[in-house]
Amino acid sequence: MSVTTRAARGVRGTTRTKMLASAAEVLRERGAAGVTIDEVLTRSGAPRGSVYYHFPEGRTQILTEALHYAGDAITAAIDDAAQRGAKVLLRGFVGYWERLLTESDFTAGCPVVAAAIGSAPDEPQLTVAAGHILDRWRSALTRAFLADGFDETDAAALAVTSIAALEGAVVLCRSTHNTEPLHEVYGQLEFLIKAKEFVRRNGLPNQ
Amino acid sequence: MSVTTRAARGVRGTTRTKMLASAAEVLRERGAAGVTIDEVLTRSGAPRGSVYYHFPEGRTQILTEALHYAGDAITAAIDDAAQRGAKVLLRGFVGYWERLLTESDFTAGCPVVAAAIGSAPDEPQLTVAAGHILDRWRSALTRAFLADGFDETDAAALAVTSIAALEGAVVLCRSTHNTEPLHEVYGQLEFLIKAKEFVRRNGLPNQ
DNA sequence: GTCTATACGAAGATAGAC
DNA sequence: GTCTATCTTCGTATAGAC
Repeated sequence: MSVTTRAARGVRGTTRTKMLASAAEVLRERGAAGVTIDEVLTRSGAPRGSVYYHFPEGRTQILTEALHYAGDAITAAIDDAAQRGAKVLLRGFVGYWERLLTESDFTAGCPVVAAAIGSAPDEPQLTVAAGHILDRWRSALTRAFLADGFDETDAAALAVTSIAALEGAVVLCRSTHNTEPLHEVYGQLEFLIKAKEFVRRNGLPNQ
Repeated sequence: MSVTTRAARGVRGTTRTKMLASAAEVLRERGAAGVTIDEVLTRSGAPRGSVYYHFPEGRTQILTEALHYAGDAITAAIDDAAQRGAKVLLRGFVGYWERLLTESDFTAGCPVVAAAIGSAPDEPQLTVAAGHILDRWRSALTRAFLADGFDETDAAALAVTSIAALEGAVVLCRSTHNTEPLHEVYGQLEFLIKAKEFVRRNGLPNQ
């Protein structure tokens, strides 16, 4: 059973949770503007009548909570892996995306990116919320690089670059139906980190 | 006048072109699912009656052509810059995104990425078309790295990584209303390229 | 907590006049 | 090439029964 449908078709889970899982799924696949109440109801099998019972603020609320439902799960995994060093964290991140991409047959991507670039002008909170989540990822990764011995500047730069590169790679993977970009990018990140470690220990080599 | 509205509000340009410019604008701001005919008409000032005259296949056709309208312009700029080396190309790419981001007050991003991750299941051509465009960028950049002396493997990896990282950085910039991620990522890419050039010339240094 | 019915508007699409 | 009018579908939201 696939990553993208397991939660939504959940044998267990409250109606509310099933709706959020479905909304997160649509968010990953079609972007923020593509999340409609109808689609969420169809996928979750939830009853029409419960929509405004569980989500009084309607579609906007569903969207916001779905973003956190999906994003916070990733945040938790990142926070957890961060304690075992930046490289472990990055490997876990790559593994997560690879599984999501292949199991969804490349129809699903990052829900946080989708929220960051697809929110309507009347729901700017969504972009802000996505920014907060991305920032938590960045900060966890920065701490991991600091723990690995990098200084503030390098740790921050490596964190931003890693997240940008891997998120970008996920987009490339979707557009080519191929996980290779993800692995190529990961390889280059590994090299970059090694190179910076070398410079940190030995200084810049004479050209 | 801003990058995002100049074309759409164009004093010159045919109705057809103005519609495409507006559609591309909406695509950059809200993603594929956010592109509605109404919004395109409002922004372009085009007459309702001409929609199906210029675009017999309706919304889908507008979307597809808008993607090419915006994407092919970037492709042309890339192809042009590619002849002056990979570094010039990357600098130009960064400059382009920085201008777009600031002049749109971070409401606009990459139209090709938007198309790649936001197409509905009934319009898979859009993802495919986005993939083709990204692939042209990748191949132009690969050629530039080859011309700079890298071997096939390194050139390909650097090209994919550069595009992924910079596209990812644009997303981060939008979510934080700040161009710093773009510059940080560019700095790391420069370092990565220098490091690989060093290894190419001197081999791996003893750790 | 969930159901049905319905109001209301937005959006895609078509027809025929000009 | 453009205009108005209209049809249809879809999507959001509300009301009130169960």
